This record gives sequence, C-alpha cells and structure tokens, in this order.
Amino acid sequence: MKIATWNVNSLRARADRVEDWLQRSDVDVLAIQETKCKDENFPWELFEKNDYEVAHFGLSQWNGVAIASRVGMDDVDRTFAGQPTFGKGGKDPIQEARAIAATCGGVRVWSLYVPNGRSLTDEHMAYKLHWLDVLKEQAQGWLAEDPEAQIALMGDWNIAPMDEDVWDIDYFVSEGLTHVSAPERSAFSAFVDTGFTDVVRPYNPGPGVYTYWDYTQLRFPKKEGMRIDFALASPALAARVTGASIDRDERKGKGASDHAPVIVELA
DNA sequence: ATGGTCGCGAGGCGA
Repeated sequence: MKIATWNVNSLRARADRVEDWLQRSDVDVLAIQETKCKDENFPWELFEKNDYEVAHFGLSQWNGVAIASRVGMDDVDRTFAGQPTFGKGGKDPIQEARAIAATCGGVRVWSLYVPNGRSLTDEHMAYKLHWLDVLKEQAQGWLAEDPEAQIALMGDWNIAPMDEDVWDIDYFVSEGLTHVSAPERSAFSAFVDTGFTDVVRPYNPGPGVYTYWDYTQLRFPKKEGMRIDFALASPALAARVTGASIDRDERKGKGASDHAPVIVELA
C-alpha cells in the first residue's frame, strides 16, 4: 500500500496535473491540501473516473482539504474534536476547512492544512499554535485508546522542524520569519513526544531535501526550499513503513504547485 | 532546465 500527501494549491487549477500524477504514482490514498474550492466546484469526476473514492471539506476559496482512496473510505470526519475556530475581520469564528479524516485500508488518514502564522506576533500565530496543541491532545487520546491504531497525520504543517529544513536558517532567524521559531518547533516535536514519527526523513535525509519552494525569487531553480510537508505515523503504522520519497520532479514546469507530493510505502 | 509568483475572482488578499 502506498499513501501520500500533497498541497496542490488549487485543485481546479491543477486538475490535469493531479490526474496525471495519480495515474503515474499509483498511490492508494492521497491526502490533499488547499483544494481552494467549495463542494459545488470540486472536480468529483476526476477521482471517480480513476476509480478513487474522495471526501472533501471546503467552505470557500481558502484552504480546503480532501482524501482520495481506492482502498476504502470509512468514518469521514471534517474537523477534529475541539478544533479551534478563527474569525477574520469581526466575522463569526468558524472551524476552517483545514482537517479531514477517513479510514482507508485500515489506516486512519488525516489530511491537515496547519494554519500559517504569517508573522511571529500575528494573531494567526497564536491560532496556529493553539490549533496544533489541540490536535496533539486529540492524537494522544487516540493512541491512549488504542496503542495499536494505525494513524497517519499527513499534510502541510507550515513548520520546518530542523535547521536543515530551510535553505538558509540564518536568513530565517535574522529576518524573524515564521516556520522555524521555537514555539512552532515545540508544537511539532510535541507530536513526536506523543509517539508519532516522521517516517519520510529516514529515507530522505537532508540537508537540501525540501517539499516546498516559493514561486518567487527563483527559489526552485536555486534549490532554495523548505521541508514543511510531513507524514507522521503512529507506532503501529511506522512499523509498516518500507520506504518514502518526495516527488521533486512534480515541482518542475509550468502549472506546478509550489509543493511536491510526499509518498510513504507500507508493507 | 526548473527561468524572475500564483490562484481566486474581479481588487486585493493569502501564501
């Protein structure tokens, strides 16, 4: 079995590339982030004609998460318990479309689009950290309930956990940029402390291994990226991992997402 | 060889 995660940065704009990749990659489950659409605009037929079931959670042009599977799609959850809300510009706070789960082939798959903190002092940063803390508490509970549970927390975490996960840590620190701050890294390592493992890194050691390259500043051709997309596996799932890869080639060419797909192979 | 943002939606925001 093969499971993957990919921030596609608009599913409609990327429909052809996503379809080509699905056929080429031969994945059984794909966790998608940033569909950037509502259900009424979701390309259901793209998945149906390729024999994937798909579940989507999208409320607007922002965010949006989905899971496609050809090994079953049970117990779909849109949001996790206690998922923090956020309201922009005085609007009523809502649970944004940043998390969806489904049980696919015996694996509890989460497609996660962690909030972007924007800046170290922005209110979005507090939201991000709280969002992660509540998710971690939930994940801890799932493991406490069933230590053998096979859980994959996959998605765009908007955190670079190690210095080597950005192209120039000194630049990020001196500019006071997000993704590398101590609170963000603590939020990430809290999942590791709970028993979840980054199952991709061992097969793709750094430095210089990234999953995201900004569209601006020629970041991709200059190999200036960030590793911010992760698959964190519960102990029972981690024990099944036989390989992992980052499809950097998918970042090439016209019409690419700014993120590359991350693939995990399971025995 | 990947080449100086991109997507949504119709101006400016979000990333």
